[in-house]
This record gives sequence, structure tokens and C-alpha cells, in this order.
Amino acid sequence: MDKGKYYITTAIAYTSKKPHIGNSYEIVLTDAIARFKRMQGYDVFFCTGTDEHGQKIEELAKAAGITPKEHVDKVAGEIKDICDLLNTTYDHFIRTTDDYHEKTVQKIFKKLYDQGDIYKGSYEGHYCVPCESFFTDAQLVDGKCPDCGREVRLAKEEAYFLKLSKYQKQLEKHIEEHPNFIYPESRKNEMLNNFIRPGLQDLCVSRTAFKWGVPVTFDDRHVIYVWIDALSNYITALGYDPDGSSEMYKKYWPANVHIIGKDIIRFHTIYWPIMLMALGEPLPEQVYGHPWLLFGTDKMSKSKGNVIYADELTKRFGVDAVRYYLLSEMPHATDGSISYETMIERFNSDLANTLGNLVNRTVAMVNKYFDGVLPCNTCEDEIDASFKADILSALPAMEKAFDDFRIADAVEAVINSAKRSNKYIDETAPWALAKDEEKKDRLSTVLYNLLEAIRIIAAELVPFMPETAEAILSQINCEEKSYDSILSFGAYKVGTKVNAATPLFNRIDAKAMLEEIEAERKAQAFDEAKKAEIEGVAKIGIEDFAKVDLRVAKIVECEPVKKAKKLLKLTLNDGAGMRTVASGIAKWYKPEELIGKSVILVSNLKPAVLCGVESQGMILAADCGEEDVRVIFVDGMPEGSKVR
RNA sequence: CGCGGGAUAGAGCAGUUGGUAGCUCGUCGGGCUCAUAACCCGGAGGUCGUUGGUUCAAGUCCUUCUCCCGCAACCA
Repeated sequence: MDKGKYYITTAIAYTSKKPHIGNSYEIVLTDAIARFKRMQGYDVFFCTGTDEHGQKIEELAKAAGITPKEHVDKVAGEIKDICDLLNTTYDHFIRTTDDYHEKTVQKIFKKLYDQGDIYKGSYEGHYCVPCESFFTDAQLVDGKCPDCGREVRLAKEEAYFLKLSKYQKQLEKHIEEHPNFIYPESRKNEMLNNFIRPGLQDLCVSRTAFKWGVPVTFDDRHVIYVWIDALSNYITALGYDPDGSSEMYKKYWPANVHIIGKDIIRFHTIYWPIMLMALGEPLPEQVYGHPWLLFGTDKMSKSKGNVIYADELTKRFGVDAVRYYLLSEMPHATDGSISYETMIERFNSDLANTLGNLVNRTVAMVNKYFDGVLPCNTCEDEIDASFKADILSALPAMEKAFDDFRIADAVEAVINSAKRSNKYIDETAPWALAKDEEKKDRLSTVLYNLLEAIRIIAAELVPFMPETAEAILSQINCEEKSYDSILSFGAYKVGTKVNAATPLFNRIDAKAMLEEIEAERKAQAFDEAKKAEIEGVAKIGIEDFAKVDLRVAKIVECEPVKKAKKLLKLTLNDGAGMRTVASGIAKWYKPEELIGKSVILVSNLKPAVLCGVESQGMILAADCGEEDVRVIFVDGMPEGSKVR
């Protein structure tokens, strides 16, 4: 049964803020694969963790008035809690602030420097002083800062670089010779065509702009930038050491697969392999870039107010139902979506009706007809063979599906077994057999086959819904769920007394739950948004307010801005003359309905260029998020009237 | 022409190298009564976005156009 080692990892999560359910998908996906591999007999090592350094974290901590370490301790705790809440069986949780990791990262950096793969150079680019950011030629808008529109200047910053170019050919060859290295395949072509073949530029691997990072040992003005720090976690977690690695490392490296989001494929299939080549270590066998989970058709984001967290969902549906949803609803290559409607639908139809009801009706019949103890399993019928064959075909189907990362197909294979079992009940009509004393043996055999099918289903559910699997086994009073025991019928012991039938999943009243969610959401979203905003705003004196010159102005002309989705170009009469203002209200107002209206204008705002339109001020509107934005109209007031 | 993804039944999706269009939900009809208004069977419903082409054969390959969605840019 020992099939060898299997090292699997998730990407490490960035500790900037609490992850939403889309972020949590990855850990559940990886957990399902890890559990399945264990079931198959592999010696699995499953690693996850957090990426905790960087400028953004330094800034967030500063804004919150705490140290970066305090900040990451808090968020890393939340992330770990979610992993535990979702019942994931990681073997190791690494934090990039862990002592052993930082030490090894420093050694790696030094080694690469000593052997000439990292060299000191300078980073040259257009620098925007107020934004403290570098931009390339391509990023500039009309030669100005894309963030603030101000002038930029050429600047140089000293930095360390990793020689990607040196390993380009070797990497290209590796990718071509290992067609499964990048998965799905479409990503492989994307990487080769867009990034590798056009030529790799050396990668900047240090920063001086912030301090919250692993210091470069031989040059303390620099900290090691995210690439070497974060990507190394996959080997430091195992005990890699340039001076001599641990037994554990020798056993588990290279990774069988890195499970990552599709947005970071480039880092894992270009930078990471080159780092490993430079270190002289073998490359991971495969990198799977999984799709994203969207809310409806939108990306989840706080500003859109559509963020769903794992704890909210588990509170409402239970851990296993959430796992089930994520694993069964996510396609393997295109983005998936979540909504409460589909969540409830899947819950009711798959979990309550198909699976839960199957277990419930079967166990109920065993209790009803035999007081919970089946006397025999020997009275076979022709019809049984096809039933058994169908049930046993699920496992090979699952194995095939897991190999291709088609986890939803693997889940479906098990649910199909439950459907097939419901059909078998219909075919054999146990309630009819029960009416005839002479058919007791046949009845017992039918119910035995059902209990066996249910046991096999439960064993196959372990990777997806571990608690449910246990609950099912407990109802049929059987602990046997080994891989070998589900290759054929017969492991369930005749004479076992089943327990009472208890529903596994109670059907959800969709209408009631949706109304409840809607009500809670409204109250909560509004409160939170308001609270955060109002609390976050510092008090100002009347003299500050007086600096803002507000005037009534009349909209004379209005047209959409080409190439911009949100902008309308307004021509206003402010009493003294005409001026142009760009306003991001295209989603809520049509140009013709604004013409002739009077609005409040911030008249002394510095002009800025937006999508090629020079905006000389802004107009006031009330904003409660994406849902509703209303411009403040003051029709009838003469143009130029002061507002205060 | 900024980059990329997509358009298949009322909804959500699958369709691997071209070979009789499928699945889930919903809907309509029937069956059953062990079970959680459940379960089982059947029906209706698709010119596979549009144009032209390659082929014995196109949802699948090439081409024209339209529309949607990400990213980039844009809420002054």
C-alpha cells in the first residue's frame, strides 16, 4: 500500500487582511487532494502558511498604530483559524516571520550572491515623489504619474538583482520537456509566449524603501523582497539549508504539486524554478494554477460589499456543506461563482435530497424491517450485479479526476453513486419485499447491498466532507473506510446493529433564508461602511473647511468620455465662466438628464487629467457604495452662489 | 484596432484529438409510499451569438461582425 511520498503545498496567504471565502478555496482544494492521496496510501506532507513581510503590511500597521509584528500575528491567527474551521489537515503551517525561515532565506540570498547569481545594480525608472513609486515607460499616462497625474522624474535606486536571463534557456527547455509542469496547459503557452521567449529581465530582489522584511546580511540597508522570501517557504518548511538539509527535506522535496491561484502562476513557473536551478535543487513536478471564486459574476471586494467569509457560511450551512460547495461548484479551468441561491440549491438537492435522504431511508428500513440487524446477504438477484458495478466504478473515476485536478468531477462521481443507490431502491422496492415473509432473505440482501454502497460512498466522501463521512459511518455502525475495503462489496459485517436514522442535512427553506440574509446584510453593510468611514476621518477646524470653495454651478453640456466606463464630461457655468469637470457618475446618470441641472461644485480643486479630459473641479454627490450614488441638485439657485 | 476570457434548453454549465448535442436545477406528466414535500421514470424545451469558408462530416478548425465579462486606464 505504500505508494511513496507526496508533498503538496498551497501558496502562502498574504497577511494584509482577513481572507474571504474565495481566498479560502485554495486551502480546501488542497486539503481534498491531500486527503485523497493519503487514502490512496501516499505518505503525504501538506504545507500551508502566511507571507508576512512587505511595505503594505508596514503601512497598515502604522495606520493602525501597532507594530508590523502585532499586525501579522493577528491576521496570521485569523488565517490559521479559518484553515482549522474548514477542517483542513495541513501538516505544517509556516510563517515567513518564523525564525528558521528568516535565517534560511538569508543564507539562500548570500549563497546566490556569492556564486554570482545575485548582483548589485540599480533600479532605474520614473519616480513619483508624492506617491513614492517607480513606474516604467509603459505605465505612465501622458508622461505623468498614473496614480496622481503629477510630473515624474528619472530616478535610480540601488538594488540587488537575480540573473534570470542566465537560466532562461534551461527553463524553456524544462517547460517544453515536462508538458505537465504548468497546468492547465493554456497557462503554459501564456508563460512561454508572453514572458519567457520574449526574454527575461533580471529580477529585482531587494528593497530599501521599507524595513519590514528579512535583512540582507551583508548590506543592512536592504531587505529581501517578496520573491526569495515568500517562494522559499516551500523548502524552508521542510528544513532546507544551503549548508546541509534535513532528512525531512531529502525525503519530501521536490514537491509533487504547488497549488496556487492563477494570478501568481508567473512567479511559480518562472522565478521559482530559476531560484531552484540556481540553488542546484530539483524543480517541483507540477504547478496547478486554479481559477477564482467570484460572487455572482463579480470579483469579491470590500468596496463592492459582496464579500463572503468562511465563518459566515459555516455558521449558516455547516463546514462540510461549505467544503462541498467549493469543491463541487468550482470548474477546473474557468472561474467559479458563489451566491446564496446556488449554495442553498446545491445543499437541498445534492446533500439533503440525494445523499442525506438515501442514508436516512436505508437506515430507517433496516430498523423498521429487521430491528436494525440484517440476518443475511446471500440472496442475490441479477439486478444486483449492475448496481455493484456502478458503485465500484466511482473510485477509478475519482482517481482519474484527481489526476487532472477535476475535483468537481470527483465529487460528482460520488454523488452519482448516491443517485444510483436511490434508483436501486426503486428497482428492488424493499417495502414490497417486506410484505412477503418468504422474501425476507432477499430483502435483507437488498438492504445489505445498500448499506455497503453507503459505506463505500462515506469512505469516498472523506476527502470532501470528512465530518459527514464519519456521521454516515456512525449511523451504519461501521468504521471500515480503508482504500482496500472499497474496491469490492463485502466488508460490512452481517449482524451489525445499525443506529437510529438521523437526518444528515435538514432541508433549507430558501425563501426564508434569503430574506434573512438580505435583512442582515443591509443592516450590517451600511453600519460597517459608515462606522469605518466616520471613525477613520480626523476632525478638522472650520479654517480647514473654509479652504474648500463650494459654488453652485449649472450643467450646460454633458457627454460621456470615450474609453472610460465611469466618466461623464460636464461643462459647467460657475457664474464666472465655463469650466470642464469629469465625474465618475456614468453608471447612475445619463448625459441628457443632467443638462440644465444645478449642482454644487468644488471650484478651487487643482485640475487633473482623467482619460484625456482635463477636470477643473468636482461636483458633490452622496455615495453609499456601488448600489446608489446621487448627485446633489440645487436647482433654482443662481450660478456662483457660495455653499457652506 | 491596449491585453485576455466568453456566447450551447427558462437558469447554471459539460462537450478531450471534427463523427447521432448532453448534465444539474426549474417546468409538465406519470410511478412509488421506505424516506427529509423526498425518491424513481418519462415529456416538452436548443437554427450550439452572427457571416462566409475548409470537409464526406463542424458546437468543435479558419474567417467577418455583434454583444458580454475580467485586466489595464478611469471614481478629482
